[in-house]
Amino acid sequence: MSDSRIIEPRTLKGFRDFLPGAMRARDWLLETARSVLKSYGYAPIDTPALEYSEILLGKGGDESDKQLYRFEDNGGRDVALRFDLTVPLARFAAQHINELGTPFKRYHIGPVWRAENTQRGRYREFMQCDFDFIGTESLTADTETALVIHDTFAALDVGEFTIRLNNRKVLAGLLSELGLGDQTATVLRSVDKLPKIGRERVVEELVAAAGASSDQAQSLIEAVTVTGNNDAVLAQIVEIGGDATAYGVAALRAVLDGLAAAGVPESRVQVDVSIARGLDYYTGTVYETFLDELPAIGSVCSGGRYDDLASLYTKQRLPGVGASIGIDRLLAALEELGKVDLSDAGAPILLTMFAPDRTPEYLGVANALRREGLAVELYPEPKKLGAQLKYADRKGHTLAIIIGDQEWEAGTAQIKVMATGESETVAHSDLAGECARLLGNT
RNA sequence: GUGGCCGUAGCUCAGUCCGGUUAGAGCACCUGGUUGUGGUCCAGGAAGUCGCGGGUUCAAAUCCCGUCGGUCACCCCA
Repeated sequence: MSDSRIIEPRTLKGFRDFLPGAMRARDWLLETARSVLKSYGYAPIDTPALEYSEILLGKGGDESDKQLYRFEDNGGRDVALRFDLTVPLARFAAQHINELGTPFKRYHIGPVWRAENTQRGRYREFMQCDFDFIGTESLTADTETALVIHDTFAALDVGEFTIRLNNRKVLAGLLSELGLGDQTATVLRSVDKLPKIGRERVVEELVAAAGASSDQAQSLIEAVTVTGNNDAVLAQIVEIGGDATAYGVAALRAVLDGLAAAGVPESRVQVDVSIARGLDYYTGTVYETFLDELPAIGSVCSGGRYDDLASLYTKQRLPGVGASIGIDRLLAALEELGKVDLSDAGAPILLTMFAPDRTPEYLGVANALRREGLAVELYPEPKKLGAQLKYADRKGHTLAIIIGDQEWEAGTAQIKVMATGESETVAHSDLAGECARLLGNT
């Protein structure tokens, strides 16, 4: 093939390659989330990337239909790539809930696809980590959902973060009290923009789009922007919204009490009545999570309670509560905050190769160390020692082991600590123990 | 989907407005100085279809159109 026929290597808009550094960061993030979820008893599941289009269509409104990657497969079936993990869960639950039993809590980590325009931290293929607790209306599940969010972000060491809590019923109560009940969706969409465009423009939008009077709009904004600690906020809501908000307020209070009892610092949880969420299907508690150091990137974990997940696919009623960690958005945030080490960090030990005809023996030494639980990389060819050490340096190996003819004859090995440049010589029988000791110390 | 800005070596960028000798720099990379010891230093080297395609011109990285990719805003959302 001539040079002119080389195909330009490229990836689709919004689709990305993951180099080792980014992949390690993602693995670490997912491992952390997984271990928290397991500690709460969430079970792992997976579903196909591709579903019949009818399963996915019309579930998130017109917008998500437009964002579907949809096509006809080779068998003439109308299929589409999943755009979230919630709709597949609904289908999954309708199909299998009888064998699983309720209540059922599962987590699901996998890629989803949306054919929308890209932006920083927003891609067309991205990873979600969803966890849901279905088949129970108990507020304990709402509380545990918030606890999982809290424990995960605490374990991730992302600096301070705030879980913003609301309850759709509080909003609904306020709206009906103010006579805006029939405009719920429009109103919520405007209210959701509060932090972005400010109260003046939200008021304008409410008047223009939702047909609210200026007074109604002002009262609403006042109600959703009450400040103070959580108790004060709830008290003021009751004052403004009256009985209409009583249930929602009580639910929020129950969740807050549960979180406090579990030892969650109050500074990390904030009732925020302006959190409405884009999706319409939430009916109770709503969660959004922001990194205090990087609020602009948006919510890195969102979710809420829904009355009925799977009514489209089964007659069995399945209420539930769950949330979704935006893995890629979180990774973008962590990278921006300098909290992920993108450098290579593979096996801590590099075994250099020196004497050309001893390859089998090098392989033997490497494997003996691995059997002792040590991660070892064997340099694949007897290149100049300097080059091998340079490689060890660049790849971040902690120790380099050097065994040349002299060492083979003496039955010893030289261990070099890369950070200090110091080295020591030990017998082969002591090699694993000494490496372990040195790694423990560094 | 709509609009603004951007796209030059692996990376960060200069050069583009006012077209004109072999398109530059820093970092990274490779080789040697050091035939068994990395990070520093010195010397040398390799590396660019100027995103891609078309047009204008004697001449295009530079001007025009289209397209792909990135980014920001709207929208929506993780």
